[in-house]
Amino acid sequence: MINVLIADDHQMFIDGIKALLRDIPGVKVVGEASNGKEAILHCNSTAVDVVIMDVNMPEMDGVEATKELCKTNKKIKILGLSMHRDRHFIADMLKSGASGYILKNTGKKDLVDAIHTLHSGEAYVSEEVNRILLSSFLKDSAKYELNERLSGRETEVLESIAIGLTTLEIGEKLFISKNTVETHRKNLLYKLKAKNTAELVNNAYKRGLIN
Amino acid sequence: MINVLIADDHQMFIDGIKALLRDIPGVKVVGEASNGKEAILHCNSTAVDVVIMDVNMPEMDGVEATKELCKTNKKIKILGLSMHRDRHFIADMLKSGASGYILKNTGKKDLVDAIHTLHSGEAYVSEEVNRILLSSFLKDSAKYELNERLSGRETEVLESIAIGLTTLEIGEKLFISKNTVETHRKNLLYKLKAKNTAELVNNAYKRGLIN
DNA sequence: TGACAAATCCCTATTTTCAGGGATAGTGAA
DNA sequence: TTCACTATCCCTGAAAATAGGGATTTGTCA
Repeated sequence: MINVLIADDHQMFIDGIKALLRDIPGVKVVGEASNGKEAILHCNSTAVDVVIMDVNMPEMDGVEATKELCKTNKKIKILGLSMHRDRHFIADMLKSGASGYILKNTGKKDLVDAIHTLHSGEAYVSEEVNRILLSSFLKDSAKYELNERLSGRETEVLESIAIGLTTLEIGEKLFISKNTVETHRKNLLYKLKAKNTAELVNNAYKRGLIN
Repeated sequence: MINVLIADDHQMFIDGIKALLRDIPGVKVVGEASNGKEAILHCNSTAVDVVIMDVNMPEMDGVEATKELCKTNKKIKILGLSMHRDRHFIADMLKSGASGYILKNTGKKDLVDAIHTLHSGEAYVSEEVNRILLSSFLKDSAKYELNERLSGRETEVLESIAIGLTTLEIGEKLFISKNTVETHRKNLLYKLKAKNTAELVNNAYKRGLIN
């Protein structure tokens, strides 16, 4: 029997998946969580084999929760799950220790396959995820991948930009000079491949850097 | 027997809801659709009593599909569904002819209640949706409601802004002068209560005006 | 028909962003 | 001990956005 935990911030999705998995012999949903913290708590108190982990969640997101779980509990397998076909989500989850990844636009069969494959010790990604990863590797390698990740300060600046603060205001807020903010801005534009502020915020959303 | 059609662009969500409703006596899922157009086609060829309609879908969204369905088929009841607790979605769907609305963060019970209530001819909104509508009515009335809704042209401009086009480029793209785009921009800033472009894109995302 | 909303166009002046250079100091890894 | 990365600071000039006015046309709906 494979014990499964579902972590997603939409109760209806959890209820749906629970109903869906009830028909699958050998699979049992033993718990649910609406954010990363709850998922970790559950895994520490209950025996869980596979966690179906949504990437975007409040409180603590799927990436952080995956890191934490893989550190403390080596046996638990984590299956990443998201709506967006963004390679950064996928890469982050897999690098954090997830053994599989599927998209919400794939169907029941993929989910069931993934659970079984993960439990057998192998990795699983759905076809479309595989294509995304492949084209990502062909385009630019790990070197760039690291470059694209934002530093803590850059994230702070990005969030400030999104709520409508100007460069000067951000400088005042973060106790740094206008010039420094400008540099961060330039680096953000470069890293998120944006031409201007509008595209920057747009791309940040698409990559899940802002909620 | 209540014949239900599910329209959502995430197959896994559809599969989940299908599994969930299989246990409910008197309810039968007779079809599924991944966008508004498919939903309409289905309703024209199959006998459908209740449509579970996601608001955000590609091709044709839930609001448009609802308008269309209510025009051609008066007997079909539509249950709006979305992730975001944004009153504009709710208002749009209900004004377009939907008889109910629930959020994806509510559970199985609400969904089943809603289907039964709608089929009996009554309207249904989940508790949280009710709160949102109430506080919306208390704050500002229908007058403002209309003002805040974007016109078709404004939506086009908004989308162009989000992909990083400048005012001049948008003008060229839409075959209108720079000045006109500037006016649309101003109105967008006012309607979405944003101070600048960054906040504009941010707020547009929060309201689900961009995907 | 007359009010109203939407879509179009125009202007000036100020503020902000963007592109393009450049520089220093600390930290941690190879 | 370099090398890479982060964070900080600086400058200029051009481009773009924003605030503040104003105006006309078209279509809809009461």
